[in-house]
Amino acid sequence: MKEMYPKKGRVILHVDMNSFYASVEMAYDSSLKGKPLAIAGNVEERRGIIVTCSYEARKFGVKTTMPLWEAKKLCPQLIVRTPNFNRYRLASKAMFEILSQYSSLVEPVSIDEGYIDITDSYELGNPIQIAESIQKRILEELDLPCSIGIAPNKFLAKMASDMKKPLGITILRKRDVPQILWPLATNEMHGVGKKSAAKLSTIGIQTIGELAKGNEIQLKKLLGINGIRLKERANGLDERPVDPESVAEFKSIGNSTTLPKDVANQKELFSILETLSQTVSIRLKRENVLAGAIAITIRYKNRKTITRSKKLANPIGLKEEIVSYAKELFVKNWNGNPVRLLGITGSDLLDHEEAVRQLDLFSYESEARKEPLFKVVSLLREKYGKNIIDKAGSHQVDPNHQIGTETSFNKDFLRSFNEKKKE
DNA sequence: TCTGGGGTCCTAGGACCC
DNA sequence: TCTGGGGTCCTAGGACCC
Repeated sequence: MKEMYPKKGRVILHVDMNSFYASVEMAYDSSLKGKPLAIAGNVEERRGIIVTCSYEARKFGVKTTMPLWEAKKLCPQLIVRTPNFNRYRLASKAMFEILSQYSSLVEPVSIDEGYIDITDSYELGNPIQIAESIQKRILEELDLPCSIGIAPNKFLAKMASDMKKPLGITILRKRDVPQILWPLATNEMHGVGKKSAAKLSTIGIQTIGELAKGNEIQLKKLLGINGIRLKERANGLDERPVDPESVAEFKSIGNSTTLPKDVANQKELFSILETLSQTVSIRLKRENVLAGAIAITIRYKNRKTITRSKKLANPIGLKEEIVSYAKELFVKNWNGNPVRLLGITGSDLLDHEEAVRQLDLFSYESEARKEPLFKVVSLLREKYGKNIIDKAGSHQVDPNHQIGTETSFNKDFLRSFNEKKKE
């Protein structure tokens, strides 16, 4: 397996858009340029937080995830806008379109960053020239700044793109790792958060250099398989290929909401579950998938959060189906205390056509053999609602369904993008 | 007066089967 | 009368990232 991927000589770029949402807003409205700008959800609610902010705002100490009221205290003249996800998706699409002109190996990681393998793109120039060209085009054509890391693998490219912002281009060679990466604290590493950094420090590891020389048995005990991986990365090793298909499909689709104030009234909570189910149903349909499992999330006043899930005998997608399982899980597991957040997630996603085929198999071959047909029908109706029979009989999906829900990521685009690549 | 919403991946324990 | 070892599936929770 390993031999399939080149062991050396790869050239990987990591392109990272700088304060993406804020930059897009500035591109749309140039009067915002040079000003402290923040993008925040729930602007009128007390629970709004900063999603992104401009570099001018950062000078005041404003940071991502900071509560809005705190940001305003630090920077009273802060301009606050709500997110326009359609704009961001469009800008993202345009950005990846540009990247795809430099290599067929483009792996989007999120709405605003991606990897490109330019090993075979030498006819377009050397790696620095290619990076400069990409950065220039994104800036001139889209009015958006980005930082680019150049390295022999994904991990180093990611670390490199982070080093100069905004509008930086940074090369990180393997031989530079001891000098550049090793002095940094472990939590500066992609993949090491607060918890892992704290655990590492209990065995005397504070820096990436110390991690690079760490004892593998100790690391494995402390962080599991991830401990071994992190040590490899700390040594500048990372064989993962740039995979254009890696994010083509969702593994789960969910919707959650923090309530404006805590709610202990079951009726009210039920109506929120209705809304969440509706959103999840619409998004499942948009992706043309059904959920084989449903989970709910309940966060209480004290931020204690539980998730409860259930595998389903047959995949579902309709709002009514989702809401009934969600309510069932909710009444079974709610302790009656005030609720701060509610969420519903569909997982074990199955392609719709595939799901229908399996349902056919189930109803005709398995059940029908055992039971008189009329009983099967009523059994299925009882279990899944009266629509189930129609659904099993026809393979219809509404192709005109248009959705404007605000997922942070444009998988539709990625799919068409990848299909185009194959041609 | 605190801490959103969208995800992915990994781990661990229990049930169950052979 | 007490009891191995492996494997898979399901569920819950945690860590991390953008």
